[in-house]
Amino acid sequence: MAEAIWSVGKVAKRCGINVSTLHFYEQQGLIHSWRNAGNQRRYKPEVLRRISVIKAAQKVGVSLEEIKRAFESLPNNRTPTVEDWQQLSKNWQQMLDGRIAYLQKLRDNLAGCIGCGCLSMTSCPLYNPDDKLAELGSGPVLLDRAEQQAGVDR
Amino acid sequence: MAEAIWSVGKVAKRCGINVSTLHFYEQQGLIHSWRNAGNQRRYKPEVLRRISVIKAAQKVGVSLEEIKRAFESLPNNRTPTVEDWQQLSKNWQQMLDGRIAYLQKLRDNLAGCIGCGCLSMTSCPLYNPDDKLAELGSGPVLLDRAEQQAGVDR
DNA sequence: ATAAAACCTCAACTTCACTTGAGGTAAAGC
DNA sequence: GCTTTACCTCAAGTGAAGTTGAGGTTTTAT
Repeated sequence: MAEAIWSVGKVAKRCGINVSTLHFYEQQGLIHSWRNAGNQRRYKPEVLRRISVIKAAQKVGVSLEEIKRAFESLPNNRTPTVEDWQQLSKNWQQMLDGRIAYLQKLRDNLAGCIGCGCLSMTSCPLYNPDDKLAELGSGPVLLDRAEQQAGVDR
Repeated sequence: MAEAIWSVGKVAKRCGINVSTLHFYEQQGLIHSWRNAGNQRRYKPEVLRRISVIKAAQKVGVSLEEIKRAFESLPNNRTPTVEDWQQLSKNWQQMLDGRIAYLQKLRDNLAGCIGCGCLSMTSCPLYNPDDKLAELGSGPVLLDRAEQQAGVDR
């Protein structure tokens, strides 16, 4: 059966990250721990889910700052419930949909623009930042902003 | 008609970046210029395409180092031809396809995993980095590597 | 009981991708 | 012709996301 209490080393090994990274994440307020009698960190299994989410988010270009804000919707006085994580998941999906749409447009643009060889300064959308590429928004989208843009009901 | 020779300021304004960024990119070997009689930088219109590609690549999490390597397939003794850009574009599309697939799996995973509320340490793919999520590769994919993985013919 | 492994703090260092500033030259506009 | 704007170099600074190291304590294994 899965243990109910974890040490830094165990968490680090399980997640494939350094102990120092766990210290760093804690210092940044992304994860939480309590201390045992000998001042060593102890974690609830919940921390593994948080770290999984952090790593997944980073892969799609979300900053720790934004992840932290997303986590602020989670309760810090009690262990997050299924509903808590579902709400976070829902917000994330909107963001991911946006990112996917961006990449698809970018891919098509490359095919149709670089690939076409037009190299026309006046009509090529790659040359003109206010055209197709620009209207997709500027890169890694804030969770909050993605939410706002989609007009999410709370 | 479009000008054939550009100054730093014009390029910067056109691309929506700082002059200092152009200096930096040049220092990093991402773009090239020649100097006029008064030692000021002059650019071919080609530089706009390079910068567009740099910005697009960064949005999807590609580092300058990787972009530089991708650019190394472009000729530096002559202005890149349509074919040169097409080759680069082809490599990119493979990379983008990979990124898109990653995001789609991540989205579905969030729906089916965080959303489901299973919170099971032993069966949840989010908790187990060697499962579904991990097999997607580790984040921003090298252009070269994306190529290799896809078994691109040269 | 003791040695090895794991943990602690705190400060400093690293890499990436730029930005800022000082001190000076060149080009453009009136 | 002069002044404003644009440009030059070089060095140092910034912020994000950690990593490394020193010096010391706690836990675990034998």
